[in-house]
Amino acid sequence: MTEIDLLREARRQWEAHWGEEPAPAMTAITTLMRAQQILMAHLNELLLPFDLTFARYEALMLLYFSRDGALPMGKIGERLQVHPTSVTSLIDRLERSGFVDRVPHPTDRRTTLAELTVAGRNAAGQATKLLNEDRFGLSALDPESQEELIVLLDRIRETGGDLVEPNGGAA
Amino acid sequence: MTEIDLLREARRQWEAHWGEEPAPAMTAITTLMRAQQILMAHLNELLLPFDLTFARYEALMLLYFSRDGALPMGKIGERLQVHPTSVTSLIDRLERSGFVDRVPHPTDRRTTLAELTVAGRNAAGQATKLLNEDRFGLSALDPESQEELIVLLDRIRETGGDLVEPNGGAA
DNA sequence: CTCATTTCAGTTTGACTGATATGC
DNA sequence: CGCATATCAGTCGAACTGAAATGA
Repeated sequence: MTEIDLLREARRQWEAHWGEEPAPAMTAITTLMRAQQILMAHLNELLLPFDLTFARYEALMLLYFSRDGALPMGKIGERLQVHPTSVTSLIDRLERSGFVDRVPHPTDRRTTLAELTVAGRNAAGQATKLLNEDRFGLSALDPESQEELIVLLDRIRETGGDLVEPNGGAA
Repeated sequence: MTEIDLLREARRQWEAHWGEEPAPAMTAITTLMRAQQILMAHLNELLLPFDLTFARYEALMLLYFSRDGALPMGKIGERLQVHPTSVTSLIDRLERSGFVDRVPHPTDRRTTLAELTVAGRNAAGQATKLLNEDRFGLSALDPESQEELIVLLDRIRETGGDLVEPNGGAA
């Protein structure tokens, strides 16, 4: 019973009240917010049976891809670009699910490692299989469109200093 | 001192461990999340001097565009697609800033209207002027690219049932 | 000593559930 | 009566700040 597209409706309001100029940008922003929200909700729903959220899934896969299935807390924060205290609660939660253990670093006694358990490795594999079957919620976009989307979004990321210059950035 | 693009790095990991298939989708997702995060942070920073967040700015503009500068709480929730209790706290916050008043509905005594104050109307205008000068944080994208982005993101929104069929949807 | 690493305590914000008061 | 509207109380997760404990 969705009657009309609320974002198109809003765009018409912007054009009527503020002219053509800001409407595309404002529409792009609200569309981006909404798409992110829908996609995130979809992925979280898929991951629910595994007792995972997408954020925890990302951390799990980071460990999954690491050489020893273990990484220092700080390293996880760097890679995922999240605050140290967020890593603590993220790993707390994964530990509670039995997917990781905290183990001391062999040489540096300051740092603690988050180490994948067998259950964690299994969950990572099964969750990825499920997400892949669902094409990660992006079945509406063929791979080529996904690449186009990445290119466009990368330009926004550039604004935030997330990217080096494509050609010869400051090393 | 950003050394490399962490998302490209992650993509290589996906390709190395899971093959070509999931990598574009997973990259598109993380790029979407990150772009949203950067954009939101940027806009919130711009709006900080006005004691606004982007969410509150959206609500403010909704009232700004309405005929009488006033809307029922429920209507605001519908348009913004947020939960009723979120509207309560959103309007609480705008009221605290002096940008809206709660006034009783003239005929339906169940509903309360959020009504723009003079200060609210001024803030809406000035904030929009500022955002517009900043091209809403999207100066990295020309208007044409913004339209392309909207088209791609709309396909994701479709998945969430956010859109009617472009051609003759169920009326 | 400084600096790095992690955790803790507490704040803020958003999105939710369930219950409630009020009035159509 | 059933239903709509808004609010309240409480939960949960994420993201932060400031401070602390430990150790390189």
